[in-house]
Amino acid sequence: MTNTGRSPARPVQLDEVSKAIIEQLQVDGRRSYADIGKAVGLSEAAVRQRVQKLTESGVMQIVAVTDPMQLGFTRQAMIGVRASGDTREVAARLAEIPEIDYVVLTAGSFDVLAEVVCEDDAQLIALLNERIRSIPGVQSTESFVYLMLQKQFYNWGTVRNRES
Amino acid sequence: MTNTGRSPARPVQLDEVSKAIIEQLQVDGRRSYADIGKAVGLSEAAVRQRVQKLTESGVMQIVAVTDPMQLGFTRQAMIGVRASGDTREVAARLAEIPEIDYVVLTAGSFDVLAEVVCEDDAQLIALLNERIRSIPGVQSTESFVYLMLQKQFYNWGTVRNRES
DNA sequence: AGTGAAACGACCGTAGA
DNA sequence: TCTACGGTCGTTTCACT
Repeated sequence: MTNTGRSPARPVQLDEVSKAIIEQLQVDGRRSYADIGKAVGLSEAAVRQRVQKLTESGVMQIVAVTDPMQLGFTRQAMIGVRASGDTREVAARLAEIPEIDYVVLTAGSFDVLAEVVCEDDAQLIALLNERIRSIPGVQSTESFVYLMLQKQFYNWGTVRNRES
Repeated sequence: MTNTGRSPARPVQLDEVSKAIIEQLQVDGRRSYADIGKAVGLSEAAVRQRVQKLTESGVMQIVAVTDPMQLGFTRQAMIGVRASGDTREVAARLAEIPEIDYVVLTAGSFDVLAEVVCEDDAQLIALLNERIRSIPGVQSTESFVYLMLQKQFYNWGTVRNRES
């Protein structure tokens, strides 16, 4: 459910062809293997094998991503959380909240960072007061409301249902 | 290149079937339209039409996402930036840095938040000193180094080549 | 790890409810 | 906006390099 246990140990070394395949799929995840093959100079079967390995090994995933703005979630913010006790517990509790789509434990003046996606200010305020500050161990929060998204690229963790 | 101009105006209202289709594609972006149709109770052509509309309207995108950890990017951090002058300029400069995959202008005690993905501490330190703090207008930065990612779900902005 | 060929299944356009 | 259907193209399997 959450994304503990991200294994690397030794990083995967990709050749230029695999990188090119990933770049193609970053533009269009449904592009046919045959088309990709033409672009990178490989047969369709070879592309398919590489894509399968990349996805099975967990290096890459092909998924649908949605635009919160277009779906009416007009208020986004990063919440810095200062917590006492086991910060992993606090992070786990934050991860249970559906309006929160990103939770990370950090070293620095915050213990946890969480990104919230809300429909309006009222929802954001209610979320902060009723469901975030009430979590045991949460000492204080600081909000950074998003004004304008400048750049976003997708790495990944758990890419799954966001039951809102 | 960057993601200015994200138009909503009026949010798209999705019915339950379209939501179900998106959920299917969030698990596997290459699932066949026929399979999705069986799961949501629609014909292959109907699913195809809906997916086309969702992608053309920009509500949804099907793309490949990669795991930075498995690719050897073991140091990630959120950088809070305090800036003077036009913070959009600073954000634009930050967005040009390939190791930075996320830039957002915020209201709060930071003017800009940027997420960096690095191979090691040395790269992170060099990045901060040589390329972030040297940007005109940057007054101070504060780093929150990631210890453990707890939850991550994909919304989207620009999903494009990350030339590293 | 790669290619090529044949069988199969998915995708696309169009017609019609 | 949906279903139905046929042509085309992509995918799969397998034998081979």
